Amino acid sequence: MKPTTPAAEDYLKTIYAHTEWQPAPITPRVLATRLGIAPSSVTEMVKKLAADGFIAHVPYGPLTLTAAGRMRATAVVRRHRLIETWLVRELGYTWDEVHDEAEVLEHAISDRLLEAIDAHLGHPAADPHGDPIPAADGSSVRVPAVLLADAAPGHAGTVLRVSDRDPGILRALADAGIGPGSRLDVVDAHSVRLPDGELHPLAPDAAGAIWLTR
Amino acid sequence: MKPTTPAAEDYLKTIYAHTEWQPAPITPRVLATRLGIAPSSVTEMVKKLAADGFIAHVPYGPLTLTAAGRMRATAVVRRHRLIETWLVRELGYTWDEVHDEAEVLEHAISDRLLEAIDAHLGHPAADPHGDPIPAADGSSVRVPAVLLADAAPGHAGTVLRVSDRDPGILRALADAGIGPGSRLDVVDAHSVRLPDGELHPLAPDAAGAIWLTR
DNA sequence: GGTCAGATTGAGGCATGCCTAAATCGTAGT
DNA sequence: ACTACGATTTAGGCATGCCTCAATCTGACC
Ligand SMILES: [Mn+2]
Ligand SMILES: [Mn+2]
Ligand SMILES: [Mn+2]
Ligand SMILES: [Mn+2]
Repeated sequence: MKPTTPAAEDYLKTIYAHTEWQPAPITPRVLATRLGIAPSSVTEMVKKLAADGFIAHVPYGPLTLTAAGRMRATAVVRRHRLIETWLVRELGYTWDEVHDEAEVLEHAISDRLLEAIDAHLGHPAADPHGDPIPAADGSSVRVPAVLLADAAPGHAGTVLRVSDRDPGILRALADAGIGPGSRLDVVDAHSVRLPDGELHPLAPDAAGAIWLTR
Repeated sequence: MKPTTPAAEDYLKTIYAHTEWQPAPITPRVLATRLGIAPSSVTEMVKKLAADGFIAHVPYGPLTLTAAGRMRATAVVRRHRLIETWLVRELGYTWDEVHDEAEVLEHAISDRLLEAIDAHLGHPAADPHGDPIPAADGSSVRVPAVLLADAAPGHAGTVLRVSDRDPGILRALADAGIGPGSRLDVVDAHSVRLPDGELHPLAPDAAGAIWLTR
């Protein structure tokens, strides 16, 4: 297929990420907001990406990835998450510090280096935030998950993933010892009970960032 | 100072590299050839770099770095060489495979990641080709060296560095077991004797890529 | 069915960094 | 001193990727 620029890769990745945990397709408006650019810039790039066969788009409609676009997107996501994992496991980064670095490096490393890092890390299945790392063929394991904010009071589960969007939330959770693998009992939408019996209050933002096993 | 783009960093690095082992300043023509671009493109970028205080240039004259330009250049060289060292020591790259990857990553990693890699590697003094890695303050240790092609017959020395410009030469030398630290007796401009007494012929290109202790 | 607010698209611009082709400069050789 | 010839610069263009502002579309509501 056509080669992709760093800018195009960020569009494809963001479109993909939007449907990774929620089903509804993304609109140009939301994509522009996520990328921090003007809606008209999205219109332009969408035209190119549609012409290149990476996205399907009817004017004034939502944006969906084609099979080729999904392949490119998962390739970028794979890079991003392997880089994050590498930074945390090998270089002393914490899980709230890795995102910006990965955002740049995901466009810079070669396939060769990507696979060398993957092998070096022992082919990890998930990144530091619990997000699954797609395989080289684009396949990805999806575990059914509930957002903590949507979980019924009394729900007991294991933290599967924490959204990496807000570093402040990540730091607060790390301080409380909460991360992927932690057991939690949901008391209500803004507090949880930890295995040691301690009641832990959650900011509304945090409850909207934590995904639990069903 | 002014921020620098990847393109500008490559200009500064290439100007710096030209005077690292030879004294004469670089001309626009040579810079264009090294960068693989048209001479007129150099004229334009030179204007910007001079306006930003990174290079000194009188029209129709050669190009020299200012103190600020030298600082930027050594910072990029430091990145490049630390990345090469990391690829070889940690990820199984050979010394002929690292250049292109480093050429891209040198513009992508943060200062934070750079210093983490440096610490992880134990603050190496030289890259896999024997090129000195400048310190974070821009200082660099320069060891007096002679190009093998210029060495007098009978000269005995240790390989200090091998130019990384031609991967073919690097592979051939690696096959012969020659690298930084190897002892060599210069027989003439195109053959050397190894410590085991074996006579080894050298392509003229190779003799122009190997630098020995004086 | 009409209105209108918000979403989307279009038009025109700007910065970066490259190009080719056409001046212009500087100097080495006569 | 002149004259080439190569090196350098200028002029004019192009692609990418963003912007602002204006036009157009869509769907929800009355
Ligand atoms: Mn990115
Ligand atoms: Mn992540
Ligand atoms: Mn480079
Ligand atoms: Mn090197």
